Amino acid sequence: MFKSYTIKDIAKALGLSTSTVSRALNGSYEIGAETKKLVLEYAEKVNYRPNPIALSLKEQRSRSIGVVVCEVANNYFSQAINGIESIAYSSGYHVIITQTHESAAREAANVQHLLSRHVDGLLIALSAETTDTSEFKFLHSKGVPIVFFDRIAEGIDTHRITVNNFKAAFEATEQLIIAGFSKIANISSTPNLLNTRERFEGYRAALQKHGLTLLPEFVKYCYQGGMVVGEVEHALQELMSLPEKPDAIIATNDRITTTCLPILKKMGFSIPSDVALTGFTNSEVAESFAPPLTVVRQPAFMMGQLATETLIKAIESKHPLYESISQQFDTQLIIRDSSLKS
Amino acid sequence: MFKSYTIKDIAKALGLSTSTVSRALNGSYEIGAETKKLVLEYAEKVNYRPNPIALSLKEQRSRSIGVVVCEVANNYFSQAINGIESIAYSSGYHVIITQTHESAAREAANVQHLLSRHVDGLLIALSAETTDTSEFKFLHSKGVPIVFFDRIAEGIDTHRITVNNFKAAFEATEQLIIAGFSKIANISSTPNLLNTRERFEGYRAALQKHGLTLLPEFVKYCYQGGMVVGEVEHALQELMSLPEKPDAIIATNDRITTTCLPILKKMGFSIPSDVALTGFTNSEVAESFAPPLTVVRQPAFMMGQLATETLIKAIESKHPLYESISQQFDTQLIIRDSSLKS
DNA sequence: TTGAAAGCGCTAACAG
DNA sequence: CTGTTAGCGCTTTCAA
Repeated sequence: MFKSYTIKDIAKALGLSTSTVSRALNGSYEIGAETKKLVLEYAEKVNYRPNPIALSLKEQRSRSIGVVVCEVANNYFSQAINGIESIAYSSGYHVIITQTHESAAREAANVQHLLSRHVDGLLIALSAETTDTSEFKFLHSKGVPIVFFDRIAEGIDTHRITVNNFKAAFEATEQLIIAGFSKIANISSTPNLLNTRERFEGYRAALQKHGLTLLPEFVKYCYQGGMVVGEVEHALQELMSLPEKPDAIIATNDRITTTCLPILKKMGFSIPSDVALTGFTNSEVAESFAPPLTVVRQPAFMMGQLATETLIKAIESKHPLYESISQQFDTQLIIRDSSLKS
Repeated sequence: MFKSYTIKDIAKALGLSTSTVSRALNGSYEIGAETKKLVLEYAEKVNYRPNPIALSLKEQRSRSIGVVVCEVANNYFSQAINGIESIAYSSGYHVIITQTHESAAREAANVQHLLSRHVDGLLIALSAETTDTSEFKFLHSKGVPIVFFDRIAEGIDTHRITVNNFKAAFEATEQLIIAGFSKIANISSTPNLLNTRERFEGYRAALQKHGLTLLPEFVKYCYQGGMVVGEVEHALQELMSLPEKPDAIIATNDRITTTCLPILKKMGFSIPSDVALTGFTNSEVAESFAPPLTVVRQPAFMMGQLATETLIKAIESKHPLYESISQQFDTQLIIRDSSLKS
């Protein structure tokens, strides 16, 4: 298919050597102005594009970055990828996206795949199933540039882009309390993930500040991060068949939040009169829900951008960046009817 | 960073030539069982991975496919990408995703970028702004494998994966009519896109079948595909300030549909009593809307899968596939409150 | 200022 | 059965 011009073609056409053409194209100083102009004009004419594969082989870099997320079809991640793509593109990098579907095995395979593709760096949000991060530790120690975002690998001193999860959950929980709810349940992704635990701590702290006791039966985990609807359904069933039902629920991840609402309604509860609901989600349409949903929104696009900037900086610095960059964004709590006493 | 083992390393370590190692690794028949075992074991031990960049250079193919869509953060496309990724991954291809943000210039740049990256084929859903498809025609004539999905380039005999847009819009419109609405407006993406026009024709045909006249002032286009909220807002404002307002609206693309609902509510209209709403969207949460939204849903995941299978088949067939494959899926009309007389 | 040659990792035609 | 060699496209010493 579609053979493009090579340096050799140009050299032949112009009766020069490939090295001369190469130098002309790269604006080397050791080149005659005459020759240079000749080459550039011809290259322009035939629409010459250097072969990035050959360049990669030569330079031992691929100008591509690998992205590992659970799913693209997720409000948070699709927005983050949008940010990643915007920066990568304008910096001349390609983005190779892989999905784990929350499987640790798939994650490991993806990382291997990307590495074997010689990506120059990795942008990772851990899968829900991941507990063993030794491979990442190993790669990091070998100097592979890695930036974690949203879902961080603990115990590794890498760059990390996150939000203030504690504060986010604290504020959301406190808002429920202030609105008059006192029996607040927490439904989360797996506690494997640091962000789940941090959000849980925020929840706990808000209860404590307001003198509410944390009931263990009010804390539910979805070990597959809400990818499987049945998991969320099960958690909600348990919660809502308690002798002492919660009067409010806080859901701490995107997928879980958007599935909680229809399930609760299907179970016959009305929101917020039977049970209030607040959730972490980047859904653009939470306002259109019945009832309009109170959400914790993360600056996904900016997080994707910053993660990528950080990664590219790490890739392009000749000397590995020994100090890791950690950047924490604030979230936005958007209060709507679902978390207000009706 | 992270130097991996090469064939040369293995050859040196084992005192063989690189070609012998290569043959052993590739299971060539002309190789001693002894040597082969030796090489394979050693390769296994040091976790040898062939360098795909070198392979690409050699084979003149990159084992990657380029995807061009308007935005990842779009229900339909993120689901389609999910399907694309699933097939590509299991066939050993990488997926490089680019976004046009509905700009024709950006689209052209992306295609160039992907081509210069020597992707083996292209999966494309046109941008809303695209009118000139001569570049695609050119590429196609040069034998570049291309599959269009959802948003097709007309006048090029390429593979295309679509839905039956006419039927989808016809059914959705007819449902509104049967439900008792008679002043039905149509709000679409740009008529540049074939699918917009086909959906419009379905709308028109349904009106005609039921003896309703099509009012030109009831047909609105969003030339940026609904990416800009103001555009949708403007269309709705014009529609709803007509002396004779529509009593129902059909929105024929994902982005437009999900923005119509909050805008209409903000304008003070209640749905469906003031105006009914039906829309094309793959949103997972349309059921949770207030009111639950009637939608036309496309089999996005399957479309992504089939588009990718088709593309890979085209890439891997030695002789170009002269007959183009066109596959048309049916959509699903999910009727909810938003399109029923209250 | 330009050219020849080597090398990035790999495969394959050609010898032996 | 195995080794030598050339070449994919490009950059970069080293010579001239």
